[in-house]
Amino acid sequence: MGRKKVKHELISNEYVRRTTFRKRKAGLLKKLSELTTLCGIMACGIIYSSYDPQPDVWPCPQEACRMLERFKNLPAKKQGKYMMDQKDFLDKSISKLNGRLETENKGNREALDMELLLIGFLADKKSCSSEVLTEIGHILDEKMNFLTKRIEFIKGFRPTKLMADDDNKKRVEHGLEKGYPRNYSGCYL
Amino acid sequence: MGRKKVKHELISNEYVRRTTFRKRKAGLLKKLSELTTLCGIMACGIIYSSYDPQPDVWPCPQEACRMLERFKNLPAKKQGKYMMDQKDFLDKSISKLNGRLETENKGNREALDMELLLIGFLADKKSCSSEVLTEIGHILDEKMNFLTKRIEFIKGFRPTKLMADDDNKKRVEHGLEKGYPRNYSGCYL
DNA sequence: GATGCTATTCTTAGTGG
DNA sequence: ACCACTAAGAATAGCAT
Repeated sequence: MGRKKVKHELISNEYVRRTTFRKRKAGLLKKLSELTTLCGIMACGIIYSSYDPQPDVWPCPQEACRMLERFKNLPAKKQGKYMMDQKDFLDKSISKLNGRLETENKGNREALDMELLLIGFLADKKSCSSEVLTEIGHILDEKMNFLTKRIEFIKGFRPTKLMADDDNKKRVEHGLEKGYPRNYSGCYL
Repeated sequence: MGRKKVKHELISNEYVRRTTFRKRKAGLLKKLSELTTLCGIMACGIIYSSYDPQPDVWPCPQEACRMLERFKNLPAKKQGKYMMDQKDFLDKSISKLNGRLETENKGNREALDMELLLIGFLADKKSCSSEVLTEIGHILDEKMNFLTKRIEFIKGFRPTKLMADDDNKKRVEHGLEKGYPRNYSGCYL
């Protein structure tokens, strides 16, 4: 939309690219604002750039976090439909840059998955049915089961001498490696 | 952009609102795609709606999650500029929690982030009815009391003398205290 | 409900200060 | 490197199907 049509590719000229970024970012955020207001829906956006050390987060970090975590709690298969589009986005350099971050935080993120699932349900207006409450109960039951095992494990853990060799074996036996990181304490709530 | 100018407010007619949502959502995602490609930057967007149980996540869940995590890892101070448009209730809670975020270690920050999420939810009056909240609260209370007591019991049961050197080292090795405060009772709710 | 069609408004590429 | 401007190009509101 301008004097000339632009190709859908990286703008080579650096200055033009920067200028375009500022203009279009503003336009995008405006569109986001309009969409949410006009249609009464929730949405968020995060825009990173090398021009600004801070990303633009709309509407605010808290809301963005809530929305993203809520999405993460959907069953994996229901997320499948989104994984096909935008292959070009999986740019190599970007993946590399994020690789380290990914590794660093994987453990803690997984640790929070169950809790976040609960939060997600709580935050979902449509989820406040008896059906969902039952499901929340199940989640908590799972947490309890895990914790119980964990507690038993800690009990057996106390004799420190015995741990060196059979450590991994025990961990597996008690389910510590099944979907939970090492430092998962079992309960944040 | 259309036959008529539209006000920046909720569209009253339900059908029109739904139609507008579909159209504008498509436009927004296109703009997002263009912005990232043209300017060589990273961005993500999540759009929730009551029309679709699944949100639209662009470009894909993995990238969106990476970006959110990356943002969350920024120092709390650098996130400050986005927190202005919050309500009074949120302001107090969040600033309070952010104060703790700055001083506590990383593992604790994860737990506090959950508090942020929870408070955000609790502040959202639209989320659930009071009846539902009460019911959920009862469930949580019951389960968590049990767990907390159980955990405290185990803690007290542990012979502290033996832990001074070797055991403590082992504990760290096996992640039992990694990232979590010593007096962490397992329940921030 | 979705899809196609334009008239109309909106966005922004290019330009000059 | 940032405005202001403006015309070319895009998005879309209201209808028709």
